[in-house]
Amino acid sequence: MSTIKVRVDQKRLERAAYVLKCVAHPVRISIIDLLEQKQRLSVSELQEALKIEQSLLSHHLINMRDKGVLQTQREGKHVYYSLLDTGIVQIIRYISGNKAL
Amino acid sequence: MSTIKVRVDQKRLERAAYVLKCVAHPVRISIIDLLEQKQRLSVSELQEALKIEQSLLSHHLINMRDKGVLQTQREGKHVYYSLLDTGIVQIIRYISGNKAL
DNA sequence: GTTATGTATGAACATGTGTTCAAGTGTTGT
DNA sequence: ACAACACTTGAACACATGTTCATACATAAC
Repeated sequence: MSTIKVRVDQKRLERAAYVLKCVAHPVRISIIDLLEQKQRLSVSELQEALKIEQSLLSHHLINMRDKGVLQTQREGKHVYYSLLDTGIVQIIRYISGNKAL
Repeated sequence: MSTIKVRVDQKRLERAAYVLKCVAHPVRISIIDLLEQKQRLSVSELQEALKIEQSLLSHHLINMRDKGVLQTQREGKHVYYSLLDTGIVQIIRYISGNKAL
C-alpha cells in the first residue's frame, strides 16, 4: 500500500496559486496579451485598446506589478508597463491557443 | 500609428479566466498533482493525502468537475476522480517546476 | 504661477470564494 | 430492516476580490 504525497511543497503551492490568481481574470489576460505583442505600453495606450475605465485599469496594473508580473517606468507624464515574469506569457499562450477551451 | 488589439476574443478570455481560477488554489493544485501521479483516486484516498476535512474536499472536487477539469466514476461505496482536461496538468507542471516561483 | 493631461489612490459597495457545520443520499454488510 | 461507511449537499459565515466614484498626485505646457 503505497501512500501518495503531494510533490509540491506548501510554499510553492501558495506562490503558484498566487500567481495563477493574478492571471485568472479577463482584463488581466488581455493586458498580458497586449504586452506580449508590444513590449511596453503606457496606461493610456492600454486604456485605448481595452476600453475600460482608467482607474479600473490602474488598479489591475498596480495589482499585477505588486505581484511581480509587471514592471513600470515613468517617462514624463506617461507610465509604461511591461512584462516582468515571462512564464506568465507561456501560460496565457498555452491557454488561449488551446482548442479545448 | 498602429493600434493594438487583444488577440483573444471575449468568450475565450472568459473561459480561460474561468479555467485558471479553478486551478488557482493550493488545495486544487494539490489535487491535480496527486491525480497526475495516480490516474484515479477516491475521495478518501485524496483526503488521506491532503489531510483536509472531507466536505471541504468534496466541495473542491465537485467544483472542479463542474468546470470540466475532473470526471468521476462511482464504484460501490467509492467515488473515483480523475483528470479530464490534461491541459491543466501542463500548466501545473510548468508552474510548479518554475524556479522563479 | 495656472491649466491640462496622465496616472494613482482610497473609500464604499457589490459580488464571489473558501470554509465549516449539520444533515442528506447511496451503497454495502449484517 | 438496520448500522456503518463513503460521499454530497446546502446554509451560514468570514473573507477576498472587482468595480465605481471622487479625489489626489505628477509632469508638461502655457
